[in-house]
Amino acid sequence: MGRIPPKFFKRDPVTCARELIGAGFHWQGCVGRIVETEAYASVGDPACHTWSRTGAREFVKRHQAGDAYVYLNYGMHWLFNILVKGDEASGFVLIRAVEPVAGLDAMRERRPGMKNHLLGAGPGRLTRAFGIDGSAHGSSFLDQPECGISRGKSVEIVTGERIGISKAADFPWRFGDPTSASLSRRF
DNA sequence: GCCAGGATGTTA
DNA sequence: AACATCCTGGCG
Repeated sequence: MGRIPPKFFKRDPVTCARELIGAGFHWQGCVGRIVETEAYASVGDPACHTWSRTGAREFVKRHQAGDAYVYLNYGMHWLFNILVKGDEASGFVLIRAVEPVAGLDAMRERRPGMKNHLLGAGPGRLTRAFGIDGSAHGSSFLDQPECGISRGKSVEIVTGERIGISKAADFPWRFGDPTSASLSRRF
């Protein structure tokens, strides 16, 4: 299974988000199978940070496709995004859920008592299980030896409305593997 | 099982 | 003041 290069993210956010379902997410010894993502677009998407945050627009300008965009949400959850920067469009893919594949011991150590299938079942949960925080912000993680994304088997992919937002809540830019037990919510 | 409420920090 | 969330406790 090949590694996904930064070039993968030189397209549009919706395509990238959809194609990441089933891929492997690798982070310092932990591996998860991506089962849920969302797309956010730099232009025309009121739910994207670039809509209202100057810092997010700066980030898109200064960073490369495939770099990590990590931020703290609701004062307590780190959310992990990947910068998408194509010629025609740019934005982010939010990794919303993964199924734990390897490094389960390390994950359980960070989440004592949590059921295995829930360790990555949500954008805040997965960063906690994988030990991801703000120090990953801006990193070119695809190029790091211990981190990155690998191609997976193709699976059935369903589409839905993005979760937890108030603006542009009707954009069907949530993607997932409906058979997974590790979704943040049912489709 | 469902729902209400609270924790908590950064942005603008 | 809003926010790309999660957990707990109350109630059935």
